[in-house]
Amino acid sequence: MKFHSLRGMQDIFQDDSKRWRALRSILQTVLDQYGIGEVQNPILENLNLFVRTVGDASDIVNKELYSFEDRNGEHIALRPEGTAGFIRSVIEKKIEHESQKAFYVGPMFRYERPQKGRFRQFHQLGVEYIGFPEGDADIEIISIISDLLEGLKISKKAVININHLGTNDVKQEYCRALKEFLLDYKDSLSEIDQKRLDSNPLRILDSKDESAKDILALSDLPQYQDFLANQHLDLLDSLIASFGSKNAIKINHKLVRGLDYYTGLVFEVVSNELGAQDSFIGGGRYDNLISELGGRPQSAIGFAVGLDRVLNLFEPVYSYKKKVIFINLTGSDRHHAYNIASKIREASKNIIVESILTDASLKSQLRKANKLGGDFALIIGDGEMTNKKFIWKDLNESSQEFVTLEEIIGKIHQL
RNA sequence: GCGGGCGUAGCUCAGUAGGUUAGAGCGCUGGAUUGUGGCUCCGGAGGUCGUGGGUUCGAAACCCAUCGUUCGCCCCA
Repeated sequence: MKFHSLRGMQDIFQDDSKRWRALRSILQTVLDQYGIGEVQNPILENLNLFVRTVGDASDIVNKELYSFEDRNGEHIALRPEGTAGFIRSVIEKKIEHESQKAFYVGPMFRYERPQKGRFRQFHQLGVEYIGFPEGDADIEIISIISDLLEGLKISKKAVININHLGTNDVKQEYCRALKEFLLDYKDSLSEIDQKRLDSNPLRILDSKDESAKDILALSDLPQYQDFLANQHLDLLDSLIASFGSKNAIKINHKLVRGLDYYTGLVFEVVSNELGAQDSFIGGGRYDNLISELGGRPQSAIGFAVGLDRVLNLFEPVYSYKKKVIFINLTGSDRHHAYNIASKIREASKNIIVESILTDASLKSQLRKANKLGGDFALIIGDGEMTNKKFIWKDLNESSQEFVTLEEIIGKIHQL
C-alpha cells in the first residue's frame, strides 16, 4: 500500500521552502512599514460563514468547498479565503467599531481542478483595513500593493486593474441594466454565459467567449462609468495620478470580482507571465459585509495575494552565512568533539556549523562537505582532542592549519 | 464539473512492425598510499516500466478503466 499526497496539494521541501521564506520576508517588511499587525484565524470555520459571505451563487461555495460534518454533527468547512474568518473574529471580539489594520497568511482550500498557479491547497496573504471609509484608505491600500510589487521587484511584470462598483444600489442598478441589455442577445451567448445571466450577470463582462466579447463591444452596451457618481470616478482618477508613474495601472470598467461582498473600489493585479491564472492580487471594498454578518455597520477594504503565483514571478535574493562543516573522526567518546561544535555555535549566531554525523572516511566526509557548500571544515580526531588543536581547513583556499578553539572563535568573529 | 497532452531509476529522458537478465546522462554511494574535498578514473546500489484489468504463447509497448501530472475551459489569489 502506497500513499501519496492528495491531488493539488504539494510538499514543499528545503530549497522551495527557502524561496517561500524569502518571499514572506519581503512581504513582511513592507507590511511592517505600514504598521499592519498579524492576525491568525482558524483554518476551519462553520460552513455557513462562507455561504453567507462569499455568496451562494459563487462556485467557491457551490462546488469548491471542502466541507464535512464533525463528530458533533456540525457543518464545517476548510476556509476557501481569509476575509470571512477574519471579519467573523472581529465581530466576535466586538471590536469592529475600532479601526483595524491587519494581515494574515496561510493555506486556503478549494476543491478545483489543479493547473498552473492553481492548487487545492494554496496560500494567500491577505490585508484587511476596517473602519476606514472610502478615500484615504483606498489610496493607502493601492500604495501597499505598489510597494509590495516594488519590494518583490516585479512592478514591470504586473498590471494593476482598477474599477469602481459604486454603492450597492448602483451595483444592483447596473446589474439590472446589463442583464436587460444582454437578454436581447441571449441566443448568441455561450451556454456558460447564459447561465451567468441568471446567476451573476456582471461576470459576463470578463467572459473569454468570443461571441460575448462581440456583444460587449456594442456601442449601446450600458457602461458602468455612466452609473457611477463623480466622486467615485474621481477616486479612480486620483489613483491613476498617484501610482501611474511607478506602475502600469489602468481603469477597467469591465473588471468585476467573483466574490459577492465587494462594493466600491475593486482591483486586480495581473501578469502575462502566469498563464491562464494570471491574476495574483485581488481585492476591493466591502462596506456591507460586517453588518451582514451581524456586526455594527463598518466600512472595510482589503485584498489578498496569491502567494503560489507570486512565487512564479519573483527571483529571490538569499542572504548568505558562512558555513563550517564539522567532521568528527574521533574513535571513542565522540560527544567530546561535538562539544567543540556547540561552543562555536555559542560564539557566533552568524555562522552555520553543520555536522556530517557519520563515522565515514575523511575522504567521503570532505566530499560531503564540498557538496554541502561549506566554506570551512573543522576536523577533529583523537589526536586533535588530546592536543586541543584542531584542523581548520579553508575549503575555498585549500589551505589548513592547526588551531585552538579560542583561535577558531577569533577567526569566526572576523568573518 | 468539461476537454487535450503526458506517466520507464532520485532527476532529465532513450527504449514500440509486441520477443531472452529494461538502458544512458546527471545524482547517490564505495574505492584509486595510512586521516584530506572539488577535476579525473574504476566499482556499486537503485526500476513490480503509475495502478488494476484485458488481448497474446509472450506486454514497458496494444485496448479499457483508474490514479496522478500538465495545459486550457470554468473559477479565482
